[in-house]
Amino acid sequence: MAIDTRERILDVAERLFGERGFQATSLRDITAEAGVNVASVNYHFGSKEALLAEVLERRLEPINERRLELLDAVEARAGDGPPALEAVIRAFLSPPFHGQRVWGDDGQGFFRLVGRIHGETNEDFRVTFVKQFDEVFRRFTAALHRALPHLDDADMSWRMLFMVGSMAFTMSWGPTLVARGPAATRDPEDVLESLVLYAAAGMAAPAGAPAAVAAAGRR
Amino acid sequence: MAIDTRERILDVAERLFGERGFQATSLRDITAEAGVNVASVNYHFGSKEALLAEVLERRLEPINERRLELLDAVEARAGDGPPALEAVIRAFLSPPFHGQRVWGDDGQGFFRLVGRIHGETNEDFRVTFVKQFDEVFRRFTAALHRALPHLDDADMSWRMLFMVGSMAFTMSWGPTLVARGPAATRDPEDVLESLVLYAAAGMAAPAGAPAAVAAAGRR
DNA sequence: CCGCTGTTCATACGTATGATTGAAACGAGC
DNA sequence: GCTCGTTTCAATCATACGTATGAACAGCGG
Repeated sequence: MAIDTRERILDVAERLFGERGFQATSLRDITAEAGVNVASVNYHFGSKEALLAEVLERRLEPINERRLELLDAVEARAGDGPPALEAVIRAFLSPPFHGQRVWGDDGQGFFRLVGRIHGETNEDFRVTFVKQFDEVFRRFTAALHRALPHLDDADMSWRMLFMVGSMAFTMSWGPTLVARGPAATRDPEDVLESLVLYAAAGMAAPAGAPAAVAAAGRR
Repeated sequence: MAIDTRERILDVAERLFGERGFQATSLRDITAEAGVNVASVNYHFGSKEALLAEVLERRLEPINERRLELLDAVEARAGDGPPALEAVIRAFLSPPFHGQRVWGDDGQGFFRLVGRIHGETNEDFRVTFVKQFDEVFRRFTAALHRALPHLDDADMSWRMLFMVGSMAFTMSWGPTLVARGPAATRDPEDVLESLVLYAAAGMAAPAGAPAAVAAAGRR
């Protein structure tokens, strides 16, 4: 019956992990919904954790690849000068948003999962998970340093954490926010642009002791 | 033996929930470490979920109370004019950071838990959880609207989500970041200030289609 | 010293979990 | 149409979980 059991499992797992979380989703939930046998998960993936790793990698790899491509382009365009801040940030933030059709509804399994993943799983898993981002973080840190020479290492680390936090949280709670009222409904592209704007402004904020920050942007 | 079983359970639960997550922590883990009987959780709290609710409420209530106090002060100072953006944001972000001694080490149980909570637990719980913030969100949304009249409702909703995301993510991953290298080590107060600066700049970013954002802030 | 009340205890219950097994079904290549 | 490696299946395993139960215990007013 199954066209491809492996793929079916991955698809359902992605959605259920995203909807209910990793721990709260049993292999039986997944296999039942996928119409396959319980044993097939362990046959194809080895363990539940390995399944999660595969679910993540399947999406994350092309995303991180795309991030680096976009960053390459931005840096090439910049030549020897500092790259454009907003462009660098967009290169980082936009890939996960693509392929994302509409907020609310379904189809956002992976989207929510990424938001969740930071909170679940044990420390060991987090370590392996972070490894996937090593190169991406290195490259983007360097690029941001060139774009924002007034930030020291500590500032940069924290601000990148802030940025990733906004992104992850948006992925996780965006659907909930959208569902709560039509006031916030937006096209994913708009949300992305909003996030890019926000992050760029935050990144570019003056460093060190908070003096008066410009009260409000105009326009 | 127990000085106060209830309190001991709450303390241990807070730490373990924060370290391992809610689902991954069994009542037996908690009661064993607290040196009490398994049954005492159900006796004192009724269920595991109710225990989590109590753990959260114990810290959240004073935090949200403090947020409103601080906001009152900021608004009083502003009189009829718009409140100072940075002050409003600090009123929102600072309370959870207080009582937080140092990054890394332990003692950050609740801190990490708050970061995690958004990913775990089922939808029902999330609803009850969000309820605790109703008034806080209403008040702060209104204040931010006055401080940033150029933002419409949708922009404001998303940007607040971004801000909360940075905060939650910082709580959850801050300790990990600090542990990874001394480069980012910082006093919690410094991290808070950094976050306030970042959020204020992001909030104040121009609305709508992203034109060129100021390339870099000066020091 | 009783009996009451609030608490703690050891222990058990029923269920659900991730994993494993060994046999059956499948399918491409000869 | 037989063969053999791959995949699927029902059934089973040991374990861990949240919760429930009823007995023991401690403190205390009477």
